Amino acid sequence: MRRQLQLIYKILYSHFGPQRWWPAESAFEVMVGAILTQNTNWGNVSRAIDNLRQNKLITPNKLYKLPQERLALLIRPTGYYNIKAKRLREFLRFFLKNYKGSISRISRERIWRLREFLLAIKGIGPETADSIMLYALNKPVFVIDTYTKRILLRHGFISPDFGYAEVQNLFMKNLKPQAGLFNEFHALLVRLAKEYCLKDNPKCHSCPLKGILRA
DNA sequence: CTGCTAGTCTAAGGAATTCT
DNA sequence: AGAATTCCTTAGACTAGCAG
Repeated sequence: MRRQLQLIYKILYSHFGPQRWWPAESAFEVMVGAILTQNTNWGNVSRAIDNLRQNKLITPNKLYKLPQERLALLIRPTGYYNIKAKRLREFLRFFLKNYKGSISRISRERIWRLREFLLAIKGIGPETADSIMLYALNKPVFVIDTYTKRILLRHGFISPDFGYAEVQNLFMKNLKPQAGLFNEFHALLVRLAKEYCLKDNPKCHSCPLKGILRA
């Protein structure tokens, strides 16, 4: 298993090269993006982030001061904007109250403790929590998403009933806990899913992972 | 019959709430 | 406890209808 995961990483990296995630100007912006990107493609999130940037609103305090309805309007391109405005505010409240909106303060929190806290916020589930930890705070936590599950399923590494934690364990028990590696690995899996491991008509014939199945 | 445009449909993508 | 439903926009694919 360990060797196979390493092999997959190696193949993907040499095929696609480094992905340079996550495109943001600050760690805080990544956090905001992680919530906005729920059930939404990045293009839409990008528009919303632009709206916030243009209004110079990407700081915890400014965003939290904004009335929910105005916030909703600004993040409209991401879809589900009313719900996301609420979720964003829930997170902001937590971040301001416990860490004064400071990245360096929240970074000092121990990993699994912080994860528990994040999961307790209404509107933050496992994927969003892990994205925040890995991509904003550089914590070695492997992010699982539908793309990752789809690839692993098709290659026989998991069955459909595997839950989030089980899939995550597969990676975390078998890889060195390095944020840089987890970051790149997940980004590469997303890239593969978007170009080859499509939902409907997967391009298995030309897929870089063709023939890689669990031994 | 070809080429355009306007309209309709579908895919993509997490978490919470509300059934059964 | 597990399954279904809710929340929404955008891009791209497809279709219908019409003008040339």
